[in-house]
Amino acid sequence: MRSRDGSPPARQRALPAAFYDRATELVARELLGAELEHRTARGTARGRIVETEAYLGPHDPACHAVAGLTRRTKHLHGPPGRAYVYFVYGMHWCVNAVTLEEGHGSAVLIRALEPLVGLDLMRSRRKVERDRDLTNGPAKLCAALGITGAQDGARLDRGALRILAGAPVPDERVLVTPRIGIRHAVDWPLRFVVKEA
DNA sequence: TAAAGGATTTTCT
DNA sequence: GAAAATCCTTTAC
Repeated sequence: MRSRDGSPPARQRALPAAFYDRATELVARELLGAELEHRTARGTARGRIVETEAYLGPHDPACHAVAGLTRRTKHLHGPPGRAYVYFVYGMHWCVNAVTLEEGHGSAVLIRALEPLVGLDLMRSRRKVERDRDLTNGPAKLCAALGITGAQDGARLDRGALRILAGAPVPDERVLVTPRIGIRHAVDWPLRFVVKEA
């Protein structure tokens, strides 16, 4: 399906870099409903973003920017709209979308997707019994989409790893809570989840 | 259904 | 040398 001028339909267009140059909590909220897509030689995999977490910068005790500018956090401090992909617990990758101006060190962690495209490819990358377990965690979705450190620093508005605009999620469908699963917990409402239908 | 513990290696102190 | 923005399995109730 294409519009008259030949451009792709709006809901398949990549979000522009300017989308990410705003308050990190707002970007985290508005990324719900957008679609994360990774195109590789093995094919395309895409999912709808249904859970995010905001990491605000060096003043946020749980944000990797507290370490300052290091080799690991180089792209976290990069310009808005880049991927920050990091390795944790000796075996897992997690992907973030960098927010705000270069040097700030803030980002949104993508915590969960609803699988949309490339289900067979996801199943081949993750051996799970139920499809609902393919992408319901930040490291699971990276495995399902084939995201690794090779994508660290990639532009999200063009290229193989992109975030596409999707159907907006109304407020009544969004649950807002503090972040989970981290050592330096704070009470701030920085986690955004699309409630199940 | 929930809680606990192990896997495994990069990163920074 | 310690901790880590996790996942999976096992164990307990």
